[in-house]
Amino acid sequence: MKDQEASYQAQQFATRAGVTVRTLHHYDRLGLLKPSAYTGTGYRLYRESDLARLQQIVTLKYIGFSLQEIKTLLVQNGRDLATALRRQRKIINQKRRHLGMAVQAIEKAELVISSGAPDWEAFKKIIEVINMQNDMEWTRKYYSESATEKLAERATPEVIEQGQNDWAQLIKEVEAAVRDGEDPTSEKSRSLAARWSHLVRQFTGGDPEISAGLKKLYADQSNWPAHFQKPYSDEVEAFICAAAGKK
Amino acid sequence: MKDQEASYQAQQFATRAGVTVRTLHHYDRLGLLKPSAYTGTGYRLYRESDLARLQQIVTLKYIGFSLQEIKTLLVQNGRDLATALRRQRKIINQKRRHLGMAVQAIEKAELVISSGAPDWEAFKKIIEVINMQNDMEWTRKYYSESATEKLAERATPEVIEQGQNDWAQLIKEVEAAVRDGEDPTSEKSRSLAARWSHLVRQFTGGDPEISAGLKKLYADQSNWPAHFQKPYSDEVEAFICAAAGKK
DNA sequence: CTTGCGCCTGACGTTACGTCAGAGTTTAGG
DNA sequence: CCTAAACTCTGACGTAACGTCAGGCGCAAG
Repeated sequence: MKDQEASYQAQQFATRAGVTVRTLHHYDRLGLLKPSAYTGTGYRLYRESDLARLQQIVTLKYIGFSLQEIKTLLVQNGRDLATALRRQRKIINQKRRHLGMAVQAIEKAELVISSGAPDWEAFKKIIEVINMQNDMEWTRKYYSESATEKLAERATPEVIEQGQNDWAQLIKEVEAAVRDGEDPTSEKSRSLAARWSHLVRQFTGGDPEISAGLKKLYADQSNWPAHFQKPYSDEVEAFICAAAGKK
Repeated sequence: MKDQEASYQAQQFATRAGVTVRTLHHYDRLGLLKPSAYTGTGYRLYRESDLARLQQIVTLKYIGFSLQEIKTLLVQNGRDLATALRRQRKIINQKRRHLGMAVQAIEKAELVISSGAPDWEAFKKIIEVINMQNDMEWTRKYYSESATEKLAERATPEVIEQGQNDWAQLIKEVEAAVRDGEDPTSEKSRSLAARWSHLVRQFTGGDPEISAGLKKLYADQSNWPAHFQKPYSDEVEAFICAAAGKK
């Protein structure tokens, strides 16, 4: 007639699972984890089976699921688990990339500050570089969903920086050519144009969806936020168009 | 007599900076960014100087500072910026490691699920592995602050997994020795004990603070949460103590 | 004068609990 | 049997950084 499975009350149970009593209350109210019994006076009583469930919850939380998601996952007993995991992995990787870029930004800032220019002005330059990375965000509205995904997967901090350097270098050369009055039909000009389109292809990765998004993005220049400036002048653009033989 | 600096009202200004009007309201109320003027009817009017400040705010937010932190940073005009940046970098790296472990956990889970065992039970094993990583968290209360930092810096997912494998391997061998009734004073036993202390040193990295924390941790076994089980049996522990010549 | 767009100020919603506040319960000790 | 310590309960408000209404003006064009 006596319970043969031991039962624990709140504090004990919480400690065993590495959470707080308040957390248990919370999960109880959410219907995420109901104790297997209450005493007549309203005390919660938990047992081993509850511990298993709580550990599942903790684990899923660790993976980054919200309590809501966990609830539905547990209800359907892991039927769509694979799908959910894939989705979650992508989200986390996205966040990781973001943090990676943030760290890079901080390191650059630290470099500038330490190297003798500890003033705010020096820091402002970095702001611009960082914002260029940030701009990845708002440009997203021009890309289809799958294009955004593909872009995000390739956009590691290193790749971004490399791309920025390549572009900066090429643009500098083109500007020089423009200043020198270089003929857009010359050999050299065509070489520059070739490199230009090479960089564009490198960005799109040959993906048609990304190309389409990029085209939409550039067609809508009038709506760009002001702080995002086309990294090259109109003259440069005209020169490249001419050299590439486009109207 | 007329303003020569253009001023923008909310929507325009927000778009230029890549934020929403609501965000401007929010910053205004927080005193983080007051518009440089209001019209008689209460409309906010922003100017270029405001844009600069807003961009600073956005940048600092990108780096992960809270609005409160940003406010004080801007007030003291970047005097403690270097310190703040260093702190922030550490915090972010911590988060990155966490996310890295989460991704590893997910990948393992996906592997188990995809490899023919799409049931919940298989998933439970992974829970334990993950929780071992999670336990890094609660053990922290035994370590000094600087020890925690040092540990965190070295605790990449790869290192953790390698360590777990090494320990599992060694413990298996010791268990076999115990079963075979191996003499704790034999050559083989001493070799096992040597490997044991080698792994311990590998964990502490020779750091005295970490050693101290570890000692405290093991001295307090009675207060461990139940789900964290010593990975080896009492017999194994006794055997190793004997082989190492300790009481 | 009305229409439509833009602006304003509250005020509540979100996430996963932390932190009191006020009140009852259980238990060991005197 | 009484009491103090230790534990438990249920609200209810706080947090971070805005999003999202809702209700009410302001302003330029037709």
